[in-house]
Amino acid sequence: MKLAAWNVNSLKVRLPQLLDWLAREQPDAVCLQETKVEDRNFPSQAIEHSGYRAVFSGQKTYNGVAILARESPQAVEHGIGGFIDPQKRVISATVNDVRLVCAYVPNGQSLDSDKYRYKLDWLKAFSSWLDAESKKQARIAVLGDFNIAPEDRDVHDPKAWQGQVLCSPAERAAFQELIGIGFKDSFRLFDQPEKSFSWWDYRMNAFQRKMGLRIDHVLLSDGLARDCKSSRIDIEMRRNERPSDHAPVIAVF
DNA sequence: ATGGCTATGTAGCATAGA
Repeated sequence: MKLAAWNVNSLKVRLPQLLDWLAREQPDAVCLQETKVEDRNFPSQAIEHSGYRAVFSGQKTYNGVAILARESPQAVEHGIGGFIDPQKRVISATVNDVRLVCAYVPNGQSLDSDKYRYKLDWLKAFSSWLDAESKKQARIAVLGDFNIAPEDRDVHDPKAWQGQVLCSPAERAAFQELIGIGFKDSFRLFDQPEKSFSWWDYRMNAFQRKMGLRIDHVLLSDGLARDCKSSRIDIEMRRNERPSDHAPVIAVF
C-alpha cells in the first residue's frame, strides 16, 4: 500500500498539481492538510474524475483536512474524540483495512503565544486519543503536518532554531509520546540523504539554499512499520510553479 | 537585517503560516 501526506496550502490553488501528482504517483491514499476550503466548495468532482474518492473536513481561510483514496474511505470520523476544537485539523477513515488518521497539528506561532499553549494541549489530547485508538485497531497510520521537527538533523540550522517553535523540547517530547505509543517515524526506518526536509520558507530562496525543516511525517503502527518497504519526500513538487511550501511525504508497505 | 513570500478574505490591508 502506498500512502502519502501533503500540506497543499490551499487545495484550490494546488488542485492541478495534485491531480498531476495523483496520476503520476498513483498512491492508494493521500492525506491533505491546509485545504482552506469549506466542505460545500470541495472539488469532489475533479478528484473523482482522477479515480479517487474524498472525505474532508474544511473551513474557510484556515486549516482543513481531507483523505483521498482509490477505495471509498470507510468509518469516517471527524476531529479528536473527546476534544472540542472548532478548527478542522483531523479526519480519520479506514482504507484497505488500515486506519488512516490525517492530522494538521497547530503551528504554535512562538513559545510565548496562546497558540503555543493550544498546540501543546492539542498534542496531549491527540496522543491520548491515539493511544486509545491503537488499542482498538492495530493497523494505524498517522499522516500529516505535525509542525514538529523531531531532531536536530531535521533542521537546516539547529543552532538558529534551538528552542524555537517547531523545535522546542516540549514539542519534541510530544512527538516522542507518539513514538512511545508504538508508532514509528517511517522516514527514519531507512537511510536518507542529509538535509532531508519537507518544508521550506517561501522567502529568501530557502528551498534553493536547502534551508528547510522536516515537519511532515508518516507514522506507522508496529505491524505496518515492519512491512514498510520505503519512505521518501517528493521534493520535486517544491520546484513546481506556484508550489506549496510543503512537499509530499510517501511511505510504501 | 525582525525583513523577506504566499494565500485568504475582501477591496487596501490584515492575519496566518513555520
